Amino acid sequence: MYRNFGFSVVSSSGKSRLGIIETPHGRIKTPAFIFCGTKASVKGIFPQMLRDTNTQIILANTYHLFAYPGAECIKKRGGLHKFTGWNGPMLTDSGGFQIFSLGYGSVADEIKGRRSGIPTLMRVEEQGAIFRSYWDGSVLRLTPEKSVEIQRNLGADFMVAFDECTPYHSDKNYTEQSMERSHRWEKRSLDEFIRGNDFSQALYGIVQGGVHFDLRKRSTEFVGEHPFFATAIGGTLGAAKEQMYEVVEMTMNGLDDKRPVHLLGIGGIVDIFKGVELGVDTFDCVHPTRIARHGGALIKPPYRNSLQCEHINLRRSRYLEDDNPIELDCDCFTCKEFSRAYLHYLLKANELLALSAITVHNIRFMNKLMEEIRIGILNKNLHCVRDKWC
RNA sequence: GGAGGGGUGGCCGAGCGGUCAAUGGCAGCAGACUGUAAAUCUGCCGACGGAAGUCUACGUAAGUUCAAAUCUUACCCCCUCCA
Repeated sequence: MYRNFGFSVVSSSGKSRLGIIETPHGRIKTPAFIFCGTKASVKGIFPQMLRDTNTQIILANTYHLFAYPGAECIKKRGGLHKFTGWNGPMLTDSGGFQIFSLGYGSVADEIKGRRSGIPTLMRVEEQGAIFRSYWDGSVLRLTPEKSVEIQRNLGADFMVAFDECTPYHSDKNYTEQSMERSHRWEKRSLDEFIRGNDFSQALYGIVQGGVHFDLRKRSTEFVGEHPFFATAIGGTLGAAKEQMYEVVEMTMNGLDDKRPVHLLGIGGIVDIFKGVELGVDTFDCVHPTRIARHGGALIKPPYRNSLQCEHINLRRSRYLEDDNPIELDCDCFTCKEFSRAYLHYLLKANELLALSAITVHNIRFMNKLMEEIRIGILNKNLHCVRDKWC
């Protein structure tokens, strides 16, 4: 069923594991970070720059590309790889997250336990979800079958089953019903996937269940009983970090260890170590690339202003007089060429180069982090790597 | 020389008798950002004070009025047009 795909664990240390995921577009060494190229572009960055920073895999989003320009359009252009010029492994998200995160407010607030925003979700029914397009406000409908069809046309290596991303503020009763419906949707996604399988793609199942351990357990059982290639941990993970770690740990305990595990939407440095220590293989998050465009450069402890904050804000005026690179020991193009003073100036001057330059640093930073994590697992000294980065 | 228009907080620019320490925008300062509606969003932004509040402010000076950034007069400066 997944004859052009594979996953093998090369080495492990505790629950942490060093692995290889095989895809038609190359191998992914895990643990790995997946960068978000939501609208078929990692904002501000050429594919060549992604390769030069040792990026292994990126993702694009069904919801955004469905709304515009449409999956058929991209299929006609030869699929996402050809369309974007990124020839490495790629994943498309199912669109489930957007429908519900946008539906309940501004992006992800509700999922993360914060309230705000204007609803765009119109109706969730057994068949699928009806919502307004972020692009033009038109009414769109997404079903499991439609999501898989779109993702097939987009042509990424990995596609994700269509689910409902249940908000943090939902009560347990709703979370349970939503989870059961997500399971039915995932089953339909799988059926549609199998119906059209040409072995060029593989499907991820998603664990839901919110912050409730018993629901998470049932959801891991559901996903494990169905022939998904890999497992993603989705839904709300709680409002506070401690709760997130608990939910992830509990979920990991119930998962099939033969499959790769992806933790959706998590990308903090400490969070990644936590995930890796619990056996997570891949992560994705907008954080590194988004904060870059807001002037935030990811940074290791020696260069930090405070222990809690994993980045520095280059918009602060103090950096106008700072002739150092973002990090003295970083091997990225930005750190080799540009000072903090220049980057600060570029941000203030509204020059686009600032956004690309900091994004390049953050991408290289994340890739370097994952490289060292892999070495740490191999050498059984992950804690040393952690001490360096956290 | 004549006619007209204008001088407002770091800048641009509203206000045209009280509800004005003065709308906006920019700049400045601080914060947020975790399956991207995000080159976005939020807060602060005359001085002193924790706050209530007090003081100093709308070119300068004098005046009218209970009350003036807003009305009057004089002066200073800037812009446009005509000679």
